[in-house]
Amino acid sequence: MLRRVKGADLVGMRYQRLFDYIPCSEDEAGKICVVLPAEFVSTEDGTGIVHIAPAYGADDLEAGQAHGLPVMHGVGLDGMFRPEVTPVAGMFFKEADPVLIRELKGRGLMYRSEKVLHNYPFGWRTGDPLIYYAKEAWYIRTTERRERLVELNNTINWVPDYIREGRFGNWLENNVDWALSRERFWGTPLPVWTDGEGNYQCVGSLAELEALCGRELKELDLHRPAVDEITFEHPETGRTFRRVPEVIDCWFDSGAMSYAQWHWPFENHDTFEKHFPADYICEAIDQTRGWFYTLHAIATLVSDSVAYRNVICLSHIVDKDGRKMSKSQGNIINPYDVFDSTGADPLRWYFLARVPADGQKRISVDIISDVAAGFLNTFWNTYAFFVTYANLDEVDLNAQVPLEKRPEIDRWVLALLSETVRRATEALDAFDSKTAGELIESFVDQLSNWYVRRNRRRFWKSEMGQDKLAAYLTLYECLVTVNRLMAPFMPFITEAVHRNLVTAAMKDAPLSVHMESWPEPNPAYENPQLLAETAVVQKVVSLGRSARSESGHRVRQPLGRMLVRVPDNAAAESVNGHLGQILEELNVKALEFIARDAELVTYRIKPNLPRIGKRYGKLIPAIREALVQADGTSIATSVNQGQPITIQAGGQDITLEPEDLLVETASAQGYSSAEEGGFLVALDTTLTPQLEREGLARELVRSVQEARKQAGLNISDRIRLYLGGSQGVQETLGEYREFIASETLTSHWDETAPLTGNGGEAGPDSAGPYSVEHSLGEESWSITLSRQD
RNA sequence: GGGCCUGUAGCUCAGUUGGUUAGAGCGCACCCCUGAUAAGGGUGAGGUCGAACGUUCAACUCGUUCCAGGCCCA
Repeated sequence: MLRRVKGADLVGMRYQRLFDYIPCSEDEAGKICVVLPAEFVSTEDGTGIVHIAPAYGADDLEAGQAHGLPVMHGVGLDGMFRPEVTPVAGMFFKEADPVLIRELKGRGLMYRSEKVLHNYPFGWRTGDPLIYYAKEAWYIRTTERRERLVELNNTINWVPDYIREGRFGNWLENNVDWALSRERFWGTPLPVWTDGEGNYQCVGSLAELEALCGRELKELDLHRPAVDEITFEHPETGRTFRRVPEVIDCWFDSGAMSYAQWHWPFENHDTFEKHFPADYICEAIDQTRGWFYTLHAIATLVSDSVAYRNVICLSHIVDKDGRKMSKSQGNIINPYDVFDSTGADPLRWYFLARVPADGQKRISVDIISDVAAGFLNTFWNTYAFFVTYANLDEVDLNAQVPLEKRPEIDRWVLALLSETVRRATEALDAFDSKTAGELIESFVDQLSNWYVRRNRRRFWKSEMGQDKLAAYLTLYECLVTVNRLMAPFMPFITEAVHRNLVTAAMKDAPLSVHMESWPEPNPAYENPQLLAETAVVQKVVSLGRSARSESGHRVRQPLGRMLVRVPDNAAAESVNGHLGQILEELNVKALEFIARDAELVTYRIKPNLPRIGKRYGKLIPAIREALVQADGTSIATSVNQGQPITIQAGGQDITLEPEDLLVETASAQGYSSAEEGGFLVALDTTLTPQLEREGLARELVRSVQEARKQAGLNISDRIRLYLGGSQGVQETLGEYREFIASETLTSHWDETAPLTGNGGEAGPDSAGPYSVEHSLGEESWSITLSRQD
């Protein structure tokens, strides 16, 4: 080592040419073998000095062009060294390294040789190492319209929107001229003819070419090789023009789709005007440099217009571990396996409604099956419920029941339906199918688990009154409408439902759900207040279930009373207005509100941070602490009365308005209770003899129903029943005989047990009575029943 | 190497301008219901929000760096 220098000090220095097999002019010789600065060379590996070859790499070429370096070729287009490079003549370029290293060592020019791991391009099909080779090519000078490309892009609605400014916007701002030509056999021939002397003629149409060559070409296949046979002589110079050998980048064909699909500008002008620009295009993220770009570039250049107004940009499907799927990895999911096992509809629903469009989609058969087992199954069962009973009742679905004549729960579900239609349509208008899907799933859940579950008895009733008809019409409208909402997501199942529910039942109905118009919200149905009230009811019921679960009392056992605390007066009114529903859901006799200052409630006071956070800044921790220490009950009382409070924090008095505070209740002691979001529900679990008898009555009904099922009876069969047992059972029977009889379709009571009971032997075809014994706690009873024809 | 995106419960995903105890479905455990029954429902457990540092009274949220995965370039 002679001395250390900075790289910058080397810039401009000349060095001796290592190999001089390729001749160069005197002018060129004066420019080569000089140290140049460049940004693309890193000091991470090696010396920080690299030898560049402008003929073999874009960075090298760019640096070379910036400093006037010549493009000199030592390697031929076949990838082999040229004959003049004698030590490696005819050798594949990638195999020449050892020979060249040996050569340099032999001449004493090699300081050190070592291996460095780095990325290198390989052909994706054959795996052969590639070489970047500077060549002449045809370009479209897109850079001349770069600003217009950016401007027009800013008018496109991108979903997700960050692609417009980000990935796609960056790509346009860094636009380089479009390398148009390809040296292949297949492809659209580049329509340029040349005389080989630097004169070129671009031919714009078949007619133009016919005129030039004086031949009829309509029957000719205008691809290679036939098109290359077409030559013409220049009218003035008399030179023969032949087509250049290149074809056009096939991506140009893709981008020309807007025009080529209508054979514009040669015909179909009206059709083209009608369809251009496109409303919508959907492709994956990799197409920002592909189809999204080629369409945009050509439309900008040809029409000074966007090619599409809206674009949804998806991400790719990956495997369950988030890895790219590839055949060699074996982590591929065959879509046909999903079609065969789970179905195409759940697959579609998963992609449209369960994962965000711009997120990578992890997919496995189990994940798709979840759609079928969950949401779709709920929908199908609700549909099946309707079909089962509607067929039994032969309902006239063309009948009418005015909205105001329908019970509140019907108006509730129709309000929810209308809101769902409105919000799902808004989401889809914004190209957000996931939100639309979530709204639909939520509606189907409410329809099944609240509307149908709470209304089952209306469908069982034997007489077809207005109430029963209203139930049918309401459920029918919900199913038919939500089915239409679901149709674009799940075209097959919705079609089956539609044909059965609509095409078969309604005259003049469209044959297919896909021929229906899109549902519209019905302003007459909208009822935000009823929706809010029902949400409160569901909240209280949910907390009540939690409390009952904690209490250990089964739902069949009625309880005397429940205690409810609500956060505000509106919630109290909602509860009061729907007492029957709440009591029935929870099987409780009475509901009482807990007074706000009742002893069984303790309060926790917290600052309402979004309101006071910015106002008090660093005092917040002190305020928080002061509120913990303060008397919660008195603060709660002040808040309830709308009075401000004053506390000491950080050495000063701080006055807080009721809205600045959050009052939370702690659990009530001595009750089975649950609380959340200002609601508290407690159950009084004291059982009176009356409540116990009623619970037992329900237990008896249940055991008879079970016996009916075991005996193989149909749900509509009338029975002859003997029921007898212990003291409590007899007392209960005295009080609840009519109730039990009507619930179990008993048309004849046997006062004594028949002698012909045959235990569990009875089946659907058995004529004999069916007997069974039951016990619960201290009580026991026996049942014998038979079909009463 | 550069640009863009993603990372929240076992799994798939929500989580508004930073704000109070981070939610849902599935799965799991336990239970209920039995006239939607080869169904239906409830309750519960489960998370140091990829990691570290920083800004702030306060960070899943903002900033920087790093890690992992994806796409496009080089």
